[in-house]
Amino acid sequence: MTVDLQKIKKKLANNNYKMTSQRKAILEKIIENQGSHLSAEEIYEQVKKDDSNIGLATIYRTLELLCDLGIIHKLNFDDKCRRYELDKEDEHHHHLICFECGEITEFNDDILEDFEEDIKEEHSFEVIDHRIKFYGYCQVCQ
Amino acid sequence: MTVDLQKIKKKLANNNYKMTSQRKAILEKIIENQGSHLSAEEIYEQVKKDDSNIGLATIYRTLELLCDLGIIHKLNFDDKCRRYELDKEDEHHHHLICFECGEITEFNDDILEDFEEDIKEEHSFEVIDHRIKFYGYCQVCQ
DNA sequence: TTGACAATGAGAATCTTTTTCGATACAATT
DNA sequence: AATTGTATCGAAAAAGATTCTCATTGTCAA
Ligand SMILES: [Mn+2]
Ligand SMILES: [Mn+2]
Ligand SMILES: [Zn+2]
Ligand SMILES: [Zn+2]
Repeated sequence: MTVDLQKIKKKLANNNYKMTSQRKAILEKIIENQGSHLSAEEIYEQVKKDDSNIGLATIYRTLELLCDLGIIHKLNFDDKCRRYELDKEDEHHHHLICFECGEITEFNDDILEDFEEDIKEEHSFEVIDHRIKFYGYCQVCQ
Repeated sequence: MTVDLQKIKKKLANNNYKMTSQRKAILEKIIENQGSHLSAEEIYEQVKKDDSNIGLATIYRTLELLCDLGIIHKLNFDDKCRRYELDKEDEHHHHLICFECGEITEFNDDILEDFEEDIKEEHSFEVIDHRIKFYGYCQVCQ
């Protein structure tokens, strides 16, 4: 896998944060479940299996921290809750969301890489990043 | 403007819903504020000016209904709340979101129109619609 | 070892959205 | 005109996710 804990530990240290056992446990679960877009509650359930003592507040705090450091991203799938996924530095991926079953499929592509330039010129807006969601029907549901 | 209440009234009627005074008031405010992406609470404040009796639950119920009928769309700007905007049948628009000041700029384009075909072929996913958010810095903030 | 400070767990608080329920509006039928 | 059935409404309660508070614990350098 492209992500490793050691590198993340350094990033934490660079910003004066420690790799505590709770943070490590949370990260491990996120890495283990790459592609699943877990919610805070779901991560909580996962981590509790190993450390039944961990508090939900710690999950939220850690996720917030990891977002700030750009280690993970906060996502929104028109769900009731926010979901999280690892930042995969090199590759840019987007989501296909099925109207029927809700299944979320990932796909890699930098379709809009060039387009970001145009926006700069036409709207004087400096694009740093973008998110695309495609809605429709998955193979099973169409 | 491209939207008119008469047409919406018909759409409601076709689905066995009535154009009540509350629904009309809500729609009027949404139309008046096109481009503003109002939240339920904000719409509530607006409508209350004319009808101080209206309940917040009615706002939510109506917004839900209008979403179901495709008259409006539910949006999410990583805010604490959901926001709404009119569906402008013909034109497809996207959003530029400033990291610094939070300003949201709209722009029209069907960049991905062609791309949707490719997705069908490569992922067997039938795309019906898509949403793009560009993040970066607006003219003022860069 | 001690002191300073970061990090944690528990639970309270907050805030948005949904649900419930009795009251009302309104159109169709007697 | 009175009656009935149903959609809609407002108020208030409930739900659910996230954030905040605070007392306690862990870490680490001096
Ligand atoms: Mn993903
Ligand atoms: Mn818009
Ligand atoms: Zn599906
Ligand atoms: Zn700005």
